[in-house]
Amino acid sequence: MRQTQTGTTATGDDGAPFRYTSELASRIEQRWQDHWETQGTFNTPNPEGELADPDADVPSDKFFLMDMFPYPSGKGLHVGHPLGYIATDVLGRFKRMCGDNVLHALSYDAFGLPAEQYAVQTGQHPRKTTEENIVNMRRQLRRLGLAHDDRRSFATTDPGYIRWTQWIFLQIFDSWYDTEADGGRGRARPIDELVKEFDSGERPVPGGRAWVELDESERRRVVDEHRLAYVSESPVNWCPGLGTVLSNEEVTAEGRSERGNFPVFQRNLRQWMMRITAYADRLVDDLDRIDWPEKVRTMQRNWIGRSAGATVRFATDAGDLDVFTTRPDTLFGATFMVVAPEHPLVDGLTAASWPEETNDAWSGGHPTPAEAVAAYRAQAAAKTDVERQTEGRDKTGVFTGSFAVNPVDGNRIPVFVADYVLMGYGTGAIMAVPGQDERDWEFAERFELPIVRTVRPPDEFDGEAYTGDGPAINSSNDQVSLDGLYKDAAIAAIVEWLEKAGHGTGTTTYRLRDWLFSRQRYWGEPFPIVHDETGPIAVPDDQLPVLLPEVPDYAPKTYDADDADSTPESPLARSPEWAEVELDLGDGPKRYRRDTNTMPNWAGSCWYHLRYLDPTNDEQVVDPEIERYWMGPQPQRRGSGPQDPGGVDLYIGGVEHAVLHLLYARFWHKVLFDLGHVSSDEPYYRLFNQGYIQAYAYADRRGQYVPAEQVTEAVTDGATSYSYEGEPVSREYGKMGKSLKNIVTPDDMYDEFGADTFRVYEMSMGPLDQSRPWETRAVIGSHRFLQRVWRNVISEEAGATVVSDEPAGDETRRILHRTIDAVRADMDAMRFNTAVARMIELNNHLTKLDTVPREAAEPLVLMVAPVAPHVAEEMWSLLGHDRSLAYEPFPVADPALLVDETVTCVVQVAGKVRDRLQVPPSADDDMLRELALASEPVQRALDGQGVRKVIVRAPKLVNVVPG
RNA sequence: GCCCCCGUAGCCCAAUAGGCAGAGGCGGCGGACUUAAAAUCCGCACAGUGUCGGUUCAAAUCCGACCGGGGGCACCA
Repeated sequence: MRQTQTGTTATGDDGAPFRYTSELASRIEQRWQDHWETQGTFNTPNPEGELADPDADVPSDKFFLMDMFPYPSGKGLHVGHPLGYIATDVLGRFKRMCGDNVLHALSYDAFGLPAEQYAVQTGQHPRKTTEENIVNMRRQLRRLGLAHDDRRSFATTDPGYIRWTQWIFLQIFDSWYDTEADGGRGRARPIDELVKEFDSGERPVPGGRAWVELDESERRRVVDEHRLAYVSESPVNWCPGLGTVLSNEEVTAEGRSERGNFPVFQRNLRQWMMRITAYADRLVDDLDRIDWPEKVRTMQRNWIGRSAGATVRFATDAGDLDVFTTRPDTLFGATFMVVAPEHPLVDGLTAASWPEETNDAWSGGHPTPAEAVAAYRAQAAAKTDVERQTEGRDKTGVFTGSFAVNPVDGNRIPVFVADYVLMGYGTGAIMAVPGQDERDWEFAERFELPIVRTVRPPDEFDGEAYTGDGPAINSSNDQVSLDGLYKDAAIAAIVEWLEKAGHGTGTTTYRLRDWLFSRQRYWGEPFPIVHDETGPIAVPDDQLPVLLPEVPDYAPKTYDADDADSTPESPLARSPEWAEVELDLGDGPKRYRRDTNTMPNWAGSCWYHLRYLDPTNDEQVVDPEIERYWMGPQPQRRGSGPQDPGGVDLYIGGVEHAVLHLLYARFWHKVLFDLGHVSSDEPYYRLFNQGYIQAYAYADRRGQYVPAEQVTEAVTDGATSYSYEGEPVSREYGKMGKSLKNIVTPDDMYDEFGADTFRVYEMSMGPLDQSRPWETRAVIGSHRFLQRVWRNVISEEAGATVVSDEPAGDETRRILHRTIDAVRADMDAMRFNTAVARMIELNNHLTKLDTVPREAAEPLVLMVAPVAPHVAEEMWSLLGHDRSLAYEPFPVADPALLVDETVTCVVQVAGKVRDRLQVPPSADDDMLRELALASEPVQRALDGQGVRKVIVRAPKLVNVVPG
């Protein structure tokens, strides 16, 4: 045994050689970790294929459990990181003991900016640093004792994985979205089928010409426009500080990059896009079929931003002006129109001179509309989107000098230019209905425009614009009357009229835009695409994966963060011998140019759930039989009904990926579902967001952070103060980080207490979905608990079991079974904090006994096992069992022992407790009423007052109401 | 500005379905053990549930307003 020098749990030389100290814990833990690994204890059988168990069928009950996988960051882990991994491990171990076939593994999201940036900092190849980081992270996590099937662990950077990421990309590239399929819901179909439909004439060729008349490159251009992955020249988010373009989801509301917080500019560039907008409806609708936190579903709904309404056409002298509105029922209240400063029709609308009606507010004091509009546009252009939003909401704008005709009543209404209308949403033009829209009301007041109410507000309404529902008023013409109709009926009526009269159509718009998929970075999956003079061509399947070239400099070309006019440059283009290839794609060897973009790091995380299922398959992305077993719909088991979309049984991770990873992954999965590669049409059936472990940090007078673990706390007159080396410091609450000098690592915890203690502590800190502060000094409580369990079962002197084989006493037995009952329910509901509390309670009871009966010790050990698996295995083994307890059935409570012989009945007078009675559980109302009224303390409390009423809730409560 | 979540002992947190405010842990205090300390063990104290009002026989729990903390959305037509 090693000698210890320091540590709060050091063992003295004087006896107790088998006390559960951090040293003993470490030895037990590492031994069991080796045992599990060599025995393959947590290897999970597949129903077939390479990972099937040839000697046994798979259990029909299965549980597929996933963590959001980590970036192998070079910074290492702090104690906050493993929280979710411990929780999933505890649940997985519990489910396994309940008989489920549990699939649980952990892989690494190893491409992407963090890995690359770390590599750039250290001046080494990203592959090298990434691999080193993975090794280190695996070591730190192995020491936690996670029950993972290591055969199923991979990194997104593995060539065997890249091969399938690229294959899925090509599936998307080789697909189009048939909006008419499946009764109008739409479905992705292979692009070949589109070509056949063009060829046969079944589907008209865009442009009106026949398919046979098109030459090869014309045909390719037509087809390319239908692909779900396509190249387009369009305004994109260019981030010079990162040297790459970004997707909308990676840009914050402030117009900066989510990673690195660099400025982002709109530039027209040729980039790869994914047609996620084709799936907008299904991505919204299917949120109702999955078990996700409402918060995340709301965030996705907001992001997709579906709104139903109508497009209405207004005639102007400059041509038709289309607007989108969600309230076509208020069309009779449209008293003016507004177009965005960037709207293409602005020039045409700008009149030669001011019409008679113009006042100073409308003209802004300019002599002509042209000058007024030019000045306003210049002013608007000088402002960034952020400034437009942050500079208050005072409505500004200017009259164009033109009028439009309201199609419902023929009224001439003025057209304004104003920046409160955004070019990027709807059509960039609105009909303004001040009576029913707050923004329009403000504008109307400012510019002295008429306001007509077309929805009758309630009598008590005293506000300005009324946006609620109510009967329509002032809304009729010769052909249609909405008057008296409420919103939904009025919308239906007016849309019908608009469509019949040719003035508009019912329309749905979305905020969601197509996903910008290419990046100009080195450390990502190359596109399996080559280009010729016409466009992109897929690299043949047998040539996958396309691996990264070695380049002289893999760092991205970055620019001054504010250099909006710079242009992205792909590091892969620096390797001409890689980028230029000769291939025979069917028409003889030809020279092609490889695509030099890389995929965003989201690509790898879009499908990793599938790789866990069938990690060694190099024939198929996943064996359909295996996918159906683990992820297929299972309405009976979940009780979720015929709408069950299938998917991972439980997926735990932070809420920060609510609209990035989780939206992208759903999209990819749906494409694979449409193409028939998977049987589930959602990837993650149940999602759970764990909270964060945060920490206090302390700063001295100069604002410098001081080492948090050396800060002392003093309470004087009820006020708490903190000091470091005698000097007062101030406390802040937030993240754990090196610069804040408040990092605590799992390794610190392993050394000081052992992994089991660390696990117990993290699980007992509070509910899993809540964020909470780390407190190292409180960890000792969890250590004491395990130490007491150990002492109840094992002799600290002899290291052998001390349990007795005598039957347990009645009280012990009742407490045991109540505990089992509660712990099972808590585990099932992931209330690990209360589960641990119940086990502590039971253990504290056992401590008071002269000897601990085996009848209680063994269930306790089994219940502790999911949370503290190593020490539980050790005790189980010392109790005389020669097999791991990993598959031992979780204890089941005997219902007979859950019923108490007597219960305490509380007797209240006017709601205040006055007496407690011991009664049989079967006591009825009459009996309890009599007992209560006969109670001496009750009579004293009544003090001669009469009894108005007696409320009895048998058998636990009687409330006597005096009066 | 709008929407969502959360406020319970000094601290982290419990409290089935409205029914005794306390399960568990940290810290504190007292004691045992020790030459002493640490560790360990035994015991004890501490809040009336952010504030105000309402519903109810009864409210931490339901309703309303406000205060404080966290998060999301933000001129989306």
